[in-house]
Amino acid sequence: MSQIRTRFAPSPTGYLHIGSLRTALFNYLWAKKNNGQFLLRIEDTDQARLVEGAQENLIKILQLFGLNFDNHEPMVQSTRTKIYQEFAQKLVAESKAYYCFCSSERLDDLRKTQTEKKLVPKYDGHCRNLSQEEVSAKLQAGEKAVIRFKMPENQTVEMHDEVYGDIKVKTEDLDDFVLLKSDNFPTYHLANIIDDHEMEISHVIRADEWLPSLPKHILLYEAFGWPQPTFVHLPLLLNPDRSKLSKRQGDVAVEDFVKKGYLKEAILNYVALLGWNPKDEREFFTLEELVANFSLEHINKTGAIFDIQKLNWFNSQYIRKVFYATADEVIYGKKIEPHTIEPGNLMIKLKNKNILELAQSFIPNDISLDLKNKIIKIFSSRLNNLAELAEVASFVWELPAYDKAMLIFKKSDLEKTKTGLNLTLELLNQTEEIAWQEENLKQLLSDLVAQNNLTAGDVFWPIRVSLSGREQSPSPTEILEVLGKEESLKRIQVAVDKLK
RNA sequence: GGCCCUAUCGUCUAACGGUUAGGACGCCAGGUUCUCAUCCUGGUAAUCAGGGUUCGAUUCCCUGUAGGGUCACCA
Repeated sequence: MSQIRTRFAPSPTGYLHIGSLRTALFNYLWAKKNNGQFLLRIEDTDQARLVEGAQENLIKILQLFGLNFDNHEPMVQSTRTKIYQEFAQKLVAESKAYYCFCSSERLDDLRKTQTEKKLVPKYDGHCRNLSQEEVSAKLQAGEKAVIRFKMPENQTVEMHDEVYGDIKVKTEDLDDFVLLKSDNFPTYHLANIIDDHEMEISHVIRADEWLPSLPKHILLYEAFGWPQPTFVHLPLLLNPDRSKLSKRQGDVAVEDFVKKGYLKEAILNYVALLGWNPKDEREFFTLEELVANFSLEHINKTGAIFDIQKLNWFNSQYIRKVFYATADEVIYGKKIEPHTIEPGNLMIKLKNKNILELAQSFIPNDISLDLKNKIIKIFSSRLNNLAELAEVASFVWELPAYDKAMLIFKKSDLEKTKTGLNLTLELLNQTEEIAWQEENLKQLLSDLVAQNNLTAGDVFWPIRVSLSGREQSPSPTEILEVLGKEESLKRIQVAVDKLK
């Protein structure tokens, strides 16, 4: 059997769409699953829509996600215009295509009148039967021309797709589509077929939106006399209203998710499960595990809504399990084996440092690295994404104003609260810096509660509020450790003064 | 509008014609607890409709309905 070769063929529009990431992923998975090759091709044949730096950006992101392509340099279509021109002319020579001199104004008018008459907009074949002499004369005169495919008449195109099965379309429903534009650049259809053939692509894995142009591609393969690759069309990613996933209804650029602190492992994991399933109930996968488990048979036909809530859940799972262990390792030097995510018993081999650095970047710069790490640790079970750190942990570097009434726990009263806070202040004052650790502080305060006939709510609650200015936060003892002795005592003193 | 595709809880999905239609997210409730989150337990909720085929349809076929994609010298 010949080698499996897939390709990811984006057009460089400036950012990578989350749906494109999934397409790239599936191509990568199928290639790697079969010890084949995953190739990158840049489809930049639209001169009007060139975006500076888009190609570099694209490659950077693919590499970030570990979707490394096997060609040293991506194939770039704009460097191959000559080849496309020659192939287009070959089809003209064989009467399978023809020159068309219609102006875009004429074409626009045509479309307009057709639409008004409720007809299907379609090229009317105006230039289809021009004589050789007429064509040469116009060409000589320097008239602008495109090359159109000469659609065969009364034929049925039979196609096969790995996920959608057999599909038939009549050629009368198809148009004499353009192969070569008047700027001598190829259209998608032409370049795509030629490149896939020359790159020896075995499986064309692409989004569902291409299904309507599949018959054109089949016809082109037949016109050139080339063998067809296997086609695999992927169900679309959808907005919540079931339309094609678009910018208007939220983030779609992979960069945006990365910037917000969605871990690439979580993004990849979530996106892999959109339109594909492992057939069993596992849901945590590393890239390697996806490669091992991937299969075309388990690709669905139905579009899948991109559900940010589920992405949040995946991301928070990764953050919790990974960071808790990571922070422990970094702060306390604990030796931790490759981190295990419990649901699924998955071994996650993450570059801990990179993720830590990413998390640190969401905390103000003037905070020490050590403090940043401690903050990350205590908030790691409370985040949907790392960017939330900036807001949810802000009380650490800036105590918000709060009303003194908040200091009193709902089951407590003013007297008990005052007693609790004063005792706490006294106790903590006597506590050595060296004993200023969460476990120890917790023990000390618990003893204090027991010895003074108070409840936990009388003591722990007011400490929380005085330290954070909030009713919801990590446990008071965790905050104590994070803030350190000096700052903690200062804040508790403020609370005591408020209650006087 | 033409063509094409699709149809299981709100969402992602499982169920090679026979299951009390399973899991996950979300949501709700309870437990743990000084709060929130985590964690544990439980609950909620689905086969688009109508015809066939069959002893038996979520599953196969047809029709309808609904949704989507696509109809450029963009990809």
